Amino acid sequence: MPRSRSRLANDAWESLLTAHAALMKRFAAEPIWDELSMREYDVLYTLAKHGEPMRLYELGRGVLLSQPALSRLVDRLAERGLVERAPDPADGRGLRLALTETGREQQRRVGGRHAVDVARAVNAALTDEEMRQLEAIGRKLAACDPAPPPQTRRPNRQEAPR
Amino acid sequence: MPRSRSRLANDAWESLLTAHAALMKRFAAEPIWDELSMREYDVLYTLAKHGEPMRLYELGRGVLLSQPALSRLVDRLAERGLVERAPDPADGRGLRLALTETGREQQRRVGGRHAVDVARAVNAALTDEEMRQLEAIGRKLAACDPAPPPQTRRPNRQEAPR
DNA sequence: TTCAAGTAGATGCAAACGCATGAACATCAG
DNA sequence: CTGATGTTCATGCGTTTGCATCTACTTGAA
Repeated sequence: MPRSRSRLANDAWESLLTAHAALMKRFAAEPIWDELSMREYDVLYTLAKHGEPMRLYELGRGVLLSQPALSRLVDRLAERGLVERAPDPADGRGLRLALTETGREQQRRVGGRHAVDVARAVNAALTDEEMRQLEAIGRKLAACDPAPPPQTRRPNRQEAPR
Repeated sequence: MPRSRSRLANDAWESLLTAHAALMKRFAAEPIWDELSMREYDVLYTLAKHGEPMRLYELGRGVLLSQPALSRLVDRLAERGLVERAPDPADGRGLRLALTETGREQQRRVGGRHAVDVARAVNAALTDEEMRQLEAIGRKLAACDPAPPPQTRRPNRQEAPR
C-alpha cells in the first residue's frame, strides 16, 4: 500500500534534514573558516547577494538566528570593519547594513574556496538533472515561507463589548 | 549558455539551505516546543528511530552539534529522566544511550504534533512526485557523507629519513 | 493633534555552545 | 608484555545564543 501523503512529506523532510546536517558537518570541517565563521560568512554572503543596503530584519529572514543574536553578530562584524551600519533616513528605527570594501573582499575570498567544496560534494552525489530538481524543490519550499498566521487570524477583534 | 556544473551545484545547495532555514523558522514558531526544544527532540527522535542502545558518537553523526555540546545535552536529558546512559560492557570508553519510557512517550507526543506541521508545510509546497524526488536526493547527498580525508591521505609517512 | 497599537532594533542575563584539552580505555606493532 | 597511537567521552573556559524586555520610532484612527 502506498505511503500516505503525510508520511511522504515527513520522509522527504527528514531526508532534507539529514542531508543538510551531513553536508554542513562536512563543510564545517574544511580548513577555510579561519577568518570567518560559517555564520558570519552567511551574513556577509546574504549582504553581498542583496544589492546593497539591507535592513536587519530582512537579513533575519535568510539567517537561522534570533533577532538579538543577529543584532550582536552584526555588531561584531561592524567592529571588525566588515559591515557598515547607518541609520535609515526613511525609518528612524531601522538600519541600513552594507558590506564595506574589506567585507566584500573577504566574502569573495572565503566564498570562492567554499564554492569549490560545495561543488565537489554535490557534484559527486547528484546528476545535473537532480541538481536542477533540488533547486526547484528548494525554491518551492522556501516560497511557502510566511508561515501560517498563528491560528485563525482574528480580524482585530477587540475585547468583548463592555 | 548553460550553467556550469559547479554553478548548478552551488545553486542547488543554496536552494536547499534557504528552504531549510525557512522551514526551520516556521516549525520553530509552532507552539509545540514547550516541553522539548527542537534540538532535544532531534536527539530523542534519533534514539527512537535507532533500534535501542546507541553510542554518543553515533548520535553525533545525525545531530548538527559538537561532541562536547552533545555530551552535555545528553547529560541534561538524563537528569530529566528522558535518556538512560549505561557504560558499554563491550567498550570501556563508550556509553549505551537509550530512551527511558518517559523519554519515548514524550518523543511520541511532540513528534506527533510536529509531524502534522511538517506535513502541512511540505504538502502545501510540493507534489507527491517532488516529495519522492527530494527524499531520493537527500539520501544521495547524505550518503557521500564521510567527507574526503583532508588532502591526500598520506600513508602514514614519517619524517624524512634521518 | 493626540494617543493607542505596532514594529525595528538593542540590552540584561542565564543557558548553551565550540575549542582546546584531559582522562580512560582500546588497539596494535615489536 | 610494553609502549606508541588512536578513540570515546568529559571538563574548563571564554564566546555566543535565546528569552524577555526595553527604548525609540512609525502608523493609523479618533
